[in-house]
Amino acid sequence: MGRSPCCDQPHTNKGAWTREEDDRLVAYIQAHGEGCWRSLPKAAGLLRCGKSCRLRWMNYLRPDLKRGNFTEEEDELIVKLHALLGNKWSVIAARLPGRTDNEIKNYWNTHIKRKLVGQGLDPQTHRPLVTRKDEISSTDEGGDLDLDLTISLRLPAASGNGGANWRATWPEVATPPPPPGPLCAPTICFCYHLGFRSDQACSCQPASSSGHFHGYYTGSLYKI
DNA sequence: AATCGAAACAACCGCAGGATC
DNA sequence: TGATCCTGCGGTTGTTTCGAT
Repeated sequence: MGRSPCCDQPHTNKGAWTREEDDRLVAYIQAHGEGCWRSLPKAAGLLRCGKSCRLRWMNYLRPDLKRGNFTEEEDELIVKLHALLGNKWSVIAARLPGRTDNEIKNYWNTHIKRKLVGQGLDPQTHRPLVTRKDEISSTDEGGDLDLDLTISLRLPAASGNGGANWRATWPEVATPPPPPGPLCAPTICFCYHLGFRSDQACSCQPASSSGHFHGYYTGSLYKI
């Protein structure tokens, strides 16, 4: 594409931000708002690339950031969301007010990962860690347990079902293809599993007389 | 007090994808 | 329609802090 790397400009500062740079960035954004990161450094009188300014603002200077240790509830929520979404840190961060994707990613790598390993769980798959020996004996016995967590997204119904704002809430979610067929397995409400009350995050309902449930997560409909 | 290793955190880099021309 | 611009994301690295020795 021939894009010019924004951070290779001469006379561009790198590394830790100074107090003065922070002040300049905050003052500029308070006066003009976020947006157009490319031109912001020059306009704000900063010798930084736009990318660096954005990162600094998003991860450190934003006034709505919650500093300090993660609570036990946040900890559990991150684990559950990671089990569902994988390394989608920005999506996970969107569910934790005041936390940034970078912060959660760091926290995951330094704390939670180790914690899960300590509990005998694979931090990527959230399945129990198995030794080579276990794996072989399990296969030999034909005990092929597949615990793959597969999530498919479906558009909520045109009205009701709590899905009216799903696009606004989950803009990063692409419009899923139409479902291949009727639900084929009993499903559970994932929101409930995450600890949300129904009025907080979902309005799950039985999808059909078959008793299957669609899980709404803040408006998005999951077949679980 | 000095040194070293581990942990924690901030920042950078490369890439993908949407927007625009 | 393709080229380019710009933003945002996830992985990774560099630096700082902290505790043990």
